This record gives sequence, structure tokens and C-alpha cells, in this order.
Amino acid sequence: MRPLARAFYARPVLVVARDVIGCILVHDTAEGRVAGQVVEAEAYGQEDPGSHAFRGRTPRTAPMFERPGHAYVYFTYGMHFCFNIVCEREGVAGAVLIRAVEPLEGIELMRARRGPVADRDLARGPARLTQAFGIARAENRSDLTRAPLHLAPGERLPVQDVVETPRIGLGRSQDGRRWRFAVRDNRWVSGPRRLQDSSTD
DNA sequence: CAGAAGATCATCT
DNA sequence: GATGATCTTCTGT
Repeated sequence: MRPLARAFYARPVLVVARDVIGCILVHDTAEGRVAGQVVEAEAYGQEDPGSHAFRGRTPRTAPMFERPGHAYVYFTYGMHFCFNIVCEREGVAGAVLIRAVEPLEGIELMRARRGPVADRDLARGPARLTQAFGIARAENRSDLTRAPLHLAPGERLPVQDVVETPRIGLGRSQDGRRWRFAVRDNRWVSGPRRLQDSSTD
């Protein structure tokens, strides 16, 4: 299937975060192909105190300000990578963190990369996902509109199966809005266990 | 240059 | 529910 075009990403983060649910994330490497359907994502906009880019452009956050349709991969907690898709127009910081996918292809490879864990946990959680997909520092700024790492259109999930959850977490930097979109009651969603049913659209 | 915090996860009680 | 792992990045002095 054809990768999503750049126009898909060049929109507000909240719109992309919703629309990316159901899309297929694909990564081709020498080890093989892995693919999965996005079931959970989180939007980080320019105005969000919880966003890395809230206090402006730094070497680390520069990708968030650059052209939409590229990857922003960052390293955190001394051991984990997280994968974001850069949105908005160039010059406006915005990214959508991909938090969980349902494995569809290359499950054996995911198992090999993740070690002895339940299949349900292969890509449930942003750092587990990058492990399963072989996404690391080298994938920062990679172009998502073409192979090897790209998104393809997927099943159109009903809007009522998506919830928005502002203000997840406890820390100071969590005070901002962290809009999380997830497929309700989906077993591949990472959490929290209870998503507030705060709204629809 | 020191210090703190971090878009997390696995493991333990 | 709590904690440790592990190290990068940013901030303040």
C-alpha cells in the first residue's frame, strides 16, 4: 500500500492524532518487515507545557519545528526511544507520539527483538513499540512519506471508538494537555487502564 | 559545571 | 503501588 502523503501530516496535531488511529505503521530493515495498526497516539502541540518544544527550539527538539512528515525520535530515561510523527506546517512545533500498535506482520521478528514477553506486550507502549519496530536514534528525522519507515492508510475506525484524555500524569510538566487518542477497549492499547470518557467531538 | 527531571519499563511487594 | 535502571538534555550559577 502507498505511504501517506506529506499533506496528511501538514495539519494540526489534534487532527493528525485522531486520523492516525487505524493507520498501518511499517518498517523495513535488513531483518525483515514489521507492521502494525496504530491503536493509540498522543498529540503534542506548540502550546502544550508538556511538549518538549514548549520552551522553544533546541538541538533536541529541532525536528518538531521542521517539515511535517518526518520522524522525531528521542531518547529518554537513559534507555528508551520514543517515536513521533512531525505535524503542523514548517516552523510550528508539533508532533504525535505513537504509543501502541496491534502487530500485524513480522511478529516473529518483534518477538526476537522484544525477548520473552507476551504477544500482547510486543508493541503496547511507546518504548516497547520502538523496540519491536527497530526504531532508534538512526531513525530520527527519517522521511515517513516513503519506505523504509512509513505509514499507510488503514481501516477507518469509528469515531466513537476514540477518546480524548487531557492531563494524564502527575508531574509538573504533566499539567498541560496531553491529548491521547486510543481505540476504546482495545487489548493492544497501553493505558491508562481507565481512559476518561471525556468527550467525543 | 552541577543538578534535576524525564512523552518509560520491568520487577518487586 | 513503589522502585531502580541509566543517561541525555536543559537550566541555573
